[in-house]
Amino acid sequence: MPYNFTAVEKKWQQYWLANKSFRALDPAEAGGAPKSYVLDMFPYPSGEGLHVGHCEQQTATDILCRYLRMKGHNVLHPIGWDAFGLPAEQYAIKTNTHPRVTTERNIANFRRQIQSLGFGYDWDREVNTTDPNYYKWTQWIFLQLFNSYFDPIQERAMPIGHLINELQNENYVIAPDGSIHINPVQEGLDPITGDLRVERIWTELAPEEGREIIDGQRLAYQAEVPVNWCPGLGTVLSNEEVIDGKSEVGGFPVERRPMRQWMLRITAYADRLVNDLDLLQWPDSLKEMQRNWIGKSVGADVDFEVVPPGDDVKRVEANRRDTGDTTEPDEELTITVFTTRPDTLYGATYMVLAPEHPLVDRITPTSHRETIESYRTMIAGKSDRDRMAETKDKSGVFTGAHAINPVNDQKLPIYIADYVLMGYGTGAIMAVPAHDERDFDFAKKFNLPIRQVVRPSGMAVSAMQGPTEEVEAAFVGEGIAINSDVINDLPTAEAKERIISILEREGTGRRSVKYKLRDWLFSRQRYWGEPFPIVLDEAGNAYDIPESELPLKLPEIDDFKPTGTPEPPLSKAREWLRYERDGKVFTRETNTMPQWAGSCWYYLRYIDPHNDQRFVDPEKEQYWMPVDLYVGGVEHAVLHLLYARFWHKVLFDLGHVSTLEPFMRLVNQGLILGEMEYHTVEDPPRKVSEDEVEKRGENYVLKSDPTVKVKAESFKMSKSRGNVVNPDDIVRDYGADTFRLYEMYMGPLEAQKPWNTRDIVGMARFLNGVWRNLVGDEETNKVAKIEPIAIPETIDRQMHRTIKKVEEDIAGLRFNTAIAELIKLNNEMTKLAVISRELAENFTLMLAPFAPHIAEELWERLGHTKSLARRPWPTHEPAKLLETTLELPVQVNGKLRDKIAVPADADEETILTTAAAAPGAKPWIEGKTMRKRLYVPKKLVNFVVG
RNA sequence: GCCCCGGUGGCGGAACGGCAGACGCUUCGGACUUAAAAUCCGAUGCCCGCAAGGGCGUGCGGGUUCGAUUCCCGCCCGGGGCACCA
Repeated sequence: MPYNFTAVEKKWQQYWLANKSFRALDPAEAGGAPKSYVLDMFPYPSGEGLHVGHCEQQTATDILCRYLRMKGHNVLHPIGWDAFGLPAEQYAIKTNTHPRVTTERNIANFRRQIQSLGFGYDWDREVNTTDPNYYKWTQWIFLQLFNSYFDPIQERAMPIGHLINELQNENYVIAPDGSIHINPVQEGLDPITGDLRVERIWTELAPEEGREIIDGQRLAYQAEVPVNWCPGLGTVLSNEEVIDGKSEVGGFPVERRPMRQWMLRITAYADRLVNDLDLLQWPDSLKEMQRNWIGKSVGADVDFEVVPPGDDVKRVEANRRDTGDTTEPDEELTITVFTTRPDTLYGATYMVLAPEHPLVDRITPTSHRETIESYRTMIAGKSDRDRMAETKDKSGVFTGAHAINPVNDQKLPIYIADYVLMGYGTGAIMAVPAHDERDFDFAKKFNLPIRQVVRPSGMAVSAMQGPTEEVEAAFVGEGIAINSDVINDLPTAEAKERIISILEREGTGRRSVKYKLRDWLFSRQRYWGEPFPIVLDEAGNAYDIPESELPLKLPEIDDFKPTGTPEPPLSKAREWLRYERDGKVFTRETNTMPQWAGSCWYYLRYIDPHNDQRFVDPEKEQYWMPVDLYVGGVEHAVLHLLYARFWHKVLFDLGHVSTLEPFMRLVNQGLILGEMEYHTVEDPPRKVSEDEVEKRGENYVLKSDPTVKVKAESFKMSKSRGNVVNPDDIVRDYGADTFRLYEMYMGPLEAQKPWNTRDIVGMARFLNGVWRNLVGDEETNKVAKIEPIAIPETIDRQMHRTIKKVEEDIAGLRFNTAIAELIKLNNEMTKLAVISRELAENFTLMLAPFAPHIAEELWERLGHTKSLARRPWPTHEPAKLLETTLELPVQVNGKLRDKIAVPADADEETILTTAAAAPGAKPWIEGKTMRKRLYVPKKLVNFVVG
């Protein structure tokens, strides 16, 4: 080893820390320097320590940041800890250690590891989500949510006080479902047609009613919702944390039960969250995942009147009493369905309600009650998984009731079936078997009529089967409306518009948009999370605590064990629970916030981490935001990235931040898999080493017995598989610089790639070679000759090409090809007896972002006293890139036959003549007819002969 | 089932209309060494040939083009996401 990487790396790590080499400047000190905010998804400091995936992400951003600093940017590159969460709490329960203790210990280990890799973070800006000075502001943001509502007229969040004002002034009225609308009178509408009758005015409400209305509008609200309750863990779990009805951690049974929970009204932002994706430079696949998750569908709500029982089977008195039906027997009932294809309304041949639909009891005549009930019981016993597994085999039962199609007065039978979900749309559908696969399957099974109303454009009318004849399959595409009266002959898009306007005029339907996105369940029954800054009165009504009481610290308790009931651990903190205000006694909220809370806004705290007056100073926020590049794993594609965008938009609406979106450009680094594993495909499979395997044709086989096939696979790194690579080992054996180079050299940042320890040595050889070229080799007493001479022309050209290429590659995050270019230049330098000082310095500067320790050491040995961290990046001179001679390939009929060297300024005819005479090309041309002579400037020559 | 992404030597990968395989690893040969490691130099897609040279090659089949790994159409395989969302 020509150089001692351990000593060199330690020396410069200490230097950087002592000199705060990577401090980001506040706007006032920054002068005219452009700003760059480069962000890593901050790690959860687990007990396992840093893994190679963290290192890949952080090396990539570190290289970019070091480069940007050399380009004169004021760079913000911070790090922190997402430290609340279940693992620390589980560990605390098991070992009876306070989670704070393990968290602190893990953070110290992570910090040590990160510093041992030489990442240039601004350590003065470190944040920790479990620090009360941090979660004070998480709680503060929660209060902003609690004290705001989404104004449907302005389509943005506003302080709840604004709503109260507008209601008091009767500008807004309340619909029976609790939603807020502009007062039709204020709009200049006729109060009769404006339907003021069914809306309520603030002044008519009792105070208690008014409070309920207001609470029902808050962005943070309480609701009784069915949750995944896990008694074994003593907490609710998200859907993602439940597998086959058991908890992912521990495998405890999970039950669904309704519980009072805190919810955040993310659904109010669904439309903006979809639309604003267009502003972002994110991977398309990731945007697509967010779009799918939000699941926006545009269509119409259509009202179908249930046929009065007098015309059908009487709903008898006993039936109505048992089911709690308070309507008069002849009162009209309406089923509202949602459809994205209102143009197929004429093709509806039956209707389906979700089994849980509240109208089911009210429409079902006594004669059918028993079958309906037994079907519902059967459904209730099935898990969600079973329900999903039977996609093709539809089940359902007839309710005995009918409804009237508003467009043609047809009487449609009403079914209940589990393929219709209560949780989406209105929980009811009109079924159009001719144009929906699910309806088609159901209609086939229950022998229901199929009526075609859309003709594929391009298909002749005569080619269509008759409306009620046997149809092979549903046609779900767009086409031309047929058998549809008023919309006949219209293409699908126009037919939709036309039918919606007719429905709206008749009052039997309206344009409607639905989303799959549900409100965010925001509370957990855990100890190790942010306490809510909320107190509850005896009735369970929530009140915020004053800002002056923040942070509301977690109480000290020594028993973190689940209570075995939905009562969270904080309920054991007797003293802490009691809260008194104005002589009234309240109880503190004992749920805590989920782990996502702290990570929803940490990028803002980095900007101003020590501010105790505000969560971020507005001037600094405007300077640094938005984040220019955000790098992290794809596992956060929907949850963290959706939640953070939502919080950011609320903060934007309330005037606390200046940008619509937090993260302009985002890159997902690919997963690093474990080393390739080989096993035979015989029974039973046997693990073999790489050396025993060779490739024969398509397959890998055993060298010793080529009849035995071998399979090569790489797996995700995991403790159980024993293929985890510990960065500490690699740093100890090869050094941080080599490790960084290796991780970047493996392949494109975004690609998934397998780890291969064998390959690391290539990067170690590269750095040793650099050292030998620029310093020498103590073992062989070789001293490098660096002298202030001019750079020889060929290597000068290559140097300028390298400067250009490395610069472009870093900006495009193509670190693997940038490193290849540096290796090439170093290989050339190896051949030189004397190296020009200018070349040595430029090379060192270019190497610095990738291998900063060795670069700093070389820089110092080249006679510099100050760190190169802010030294200007070398510039390439375009004039130096120009070749004096061109080497051109000569093709005949597209096949390479020879190469020629011509002066760069030679004219086309000279080049073509020279090429035709080239010894490799000539025999292929002679005696043939020249059909075409092609010269692609500076690229190649191609002769077409025949 | 639907939607994305990918398939290039023994391996990781490069080129993304213009010399396929940059660069690294591996393997082989050579130098240094008593020897080994380390290091350095050379070779390393496959086939035919002593060689010069020639042929074949970017998952498969077609197409566009003077020219296709690259663009278009149809398949096959692998990875990821969604999954009765009306």
